[in-house]
Amino acid sequence: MPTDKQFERLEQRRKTLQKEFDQLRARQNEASREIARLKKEGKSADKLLGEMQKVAERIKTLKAEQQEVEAELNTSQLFRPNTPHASVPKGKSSEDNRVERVWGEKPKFVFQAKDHVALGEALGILNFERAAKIAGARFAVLTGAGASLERALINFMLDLHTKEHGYTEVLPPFMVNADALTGTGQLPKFEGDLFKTTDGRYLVPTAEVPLTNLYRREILKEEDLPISLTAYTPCFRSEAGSYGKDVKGLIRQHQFNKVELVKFTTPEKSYEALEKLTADAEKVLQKLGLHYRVVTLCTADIGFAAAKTYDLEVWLPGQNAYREISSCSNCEDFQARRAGIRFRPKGGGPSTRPAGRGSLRASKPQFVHTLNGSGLAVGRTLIAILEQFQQKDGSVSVPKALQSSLGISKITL
RNA sequence: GGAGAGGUGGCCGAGUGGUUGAAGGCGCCAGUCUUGAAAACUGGAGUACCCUUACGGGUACCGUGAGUUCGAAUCUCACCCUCUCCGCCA
Repeated sequence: MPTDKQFERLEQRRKTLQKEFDQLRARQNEASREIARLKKEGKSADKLLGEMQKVAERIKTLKAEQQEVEAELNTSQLFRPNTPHASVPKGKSSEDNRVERVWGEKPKFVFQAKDHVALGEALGILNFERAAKIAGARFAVLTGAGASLERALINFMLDLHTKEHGYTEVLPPFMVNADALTGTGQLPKFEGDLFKTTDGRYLVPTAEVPLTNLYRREILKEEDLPISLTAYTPCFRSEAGSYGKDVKGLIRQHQFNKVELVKFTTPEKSYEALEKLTADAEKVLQKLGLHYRVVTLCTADIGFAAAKTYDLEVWLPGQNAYREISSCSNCEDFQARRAGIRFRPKGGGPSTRPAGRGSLRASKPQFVHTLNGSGLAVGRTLIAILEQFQQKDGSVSVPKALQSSLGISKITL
């Protein structure tokens, strides 16, 4: 990967090449007109033609060089991670993440708390062996109340975000092309984390990819911002390199359900929007009555595309630990640059050229800021419900918010 | 899977290898007129990069990429996408 200095040098080289290229093309365009004129007048253009042949050759080599430099510049850009925001704590590991707040309390059990695997298997709503039989490791089968609960959670989250938080529901394709994944930052660096189809497409690792890329190569109107979208999709991850990590249970699967939140804002409003988006995700946990905490990821733990990330960590009694259930990030213009998502500032924005007589010039397009967050990871929400709401007899009480849609108040044998 | 048609500016739509960034229409913006509005008229209006303090100038872009040519929206090839018909299918 090139250093800043190498990058500078490449950029300088690109400019030099373009300067010569542009000059020669100007000369060529001029000569072309001249040749056309001479021919029309019935005069010979042989001399010019001869000269231009050489110019054409030079232009060809220049173009090739230019493309080479641009390709180099381009890839070096694509592998460069986002720069963390000033408020992001510096750190060496997830130990250095900063706890922002805690909601609710750890449930106290007068009995030995079980984990969701024991609970779910005993209740007959979770099965990993049969999943392995039909798909392999890191898959699960939900049955009966387990399947209904998963479905109820999806609906609950979507309803909350659309009806109370103002998001527009989207149902995107579950497969995307390489351009989309490059736009959000999964490609080219993290190809190994993805499932690729035989025709060169990829299964979505998160709805962030199709949602954010909805406006790829578009110039939006400032009046239309902010845009808030939510979508349910399954998410597919190869989990390469996570061998031996979270091998048991629903925590880490090749396929899981998630309701995602995505926002497009102006640069001025994006940090405000991050707080709001995070609060929207938290609201799901609050309504369900699940104890959790919010942490700010430190520089060591933050993702490739994010400038700042809040993780929501739900309490899992079965693991005696807080585990990530949502990750809410402001990517600033990182993804917008890659995906070419811009907006045209209304009125007083900086203009390309001065206003002509009697008419206002449109202001120059700027990159939007993009945000995304889980609202929430459905499978992990199900884990939290099983573990936090387990009863001594092995049954699980259903959160009030889900009782009417699920039609039961308790999951029993 | 088979057969065919097509991809041009915000939209519709013309386009002969040579002032075509691209006719015309619609829409849009500003102005004139009007008490106001409409109509009419006049003017403006794409994106990116490079040079310039600025004024301004240059280059590229007609689905994408390559080729032919002094010169390509226009010719050739490959790919992508859209549409129609047939077959198959939830």
